[in-house]
Amino acid sequence: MEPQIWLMKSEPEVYSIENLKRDKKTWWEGVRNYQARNFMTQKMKVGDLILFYHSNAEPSGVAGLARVCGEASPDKTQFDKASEYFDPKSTPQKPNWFCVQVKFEKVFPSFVPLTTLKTDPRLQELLVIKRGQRLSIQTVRLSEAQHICRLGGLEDLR
DNA sequence: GCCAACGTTGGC
DNA sequence: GCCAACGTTGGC
Repeated sequence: MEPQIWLMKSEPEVYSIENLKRDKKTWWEGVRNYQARNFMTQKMKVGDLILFYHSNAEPSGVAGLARVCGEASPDKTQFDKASEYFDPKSTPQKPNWFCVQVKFEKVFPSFVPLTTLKTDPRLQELLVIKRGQRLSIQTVRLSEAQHICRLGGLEDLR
């Protein structure tokens, strides 16, 4: 089966693609939305490609590529009282929240700002440009991902 | 900083 | 189960 392609949002002030480049890989901790969690536990597979999106940024937009490198496992921040992601309802026996592991692939030679996504006629179905679309993990069509990569200065997805 | 949109919580 | 109140997201 073809690998699925995802768009994952992160606020660059919290964790940017440059942070991922430095770290090589990371657990995608802190997701506290059931739909996004279900994508990670039920749909995301090792090898899936990720468009790394900078949200709440100046400018917001797609900054580069990453890839799923570890399947969903319990998000350890839910058990950590000192963490802002602590969830008192979670126990190690019955965790509420999971996260996949993500590895760095590429920083786009040219950043693709949200304004470009919004005005491109080929990307009008892209979820991230829709008003009120807050989900932090979204699916992206192969044709859309390929087009975004070209806008970002890459020949293709690889 | 504002605020629209959306998700979650909790009283009933 | 309904829904008002509240909290969060995220563009602008």
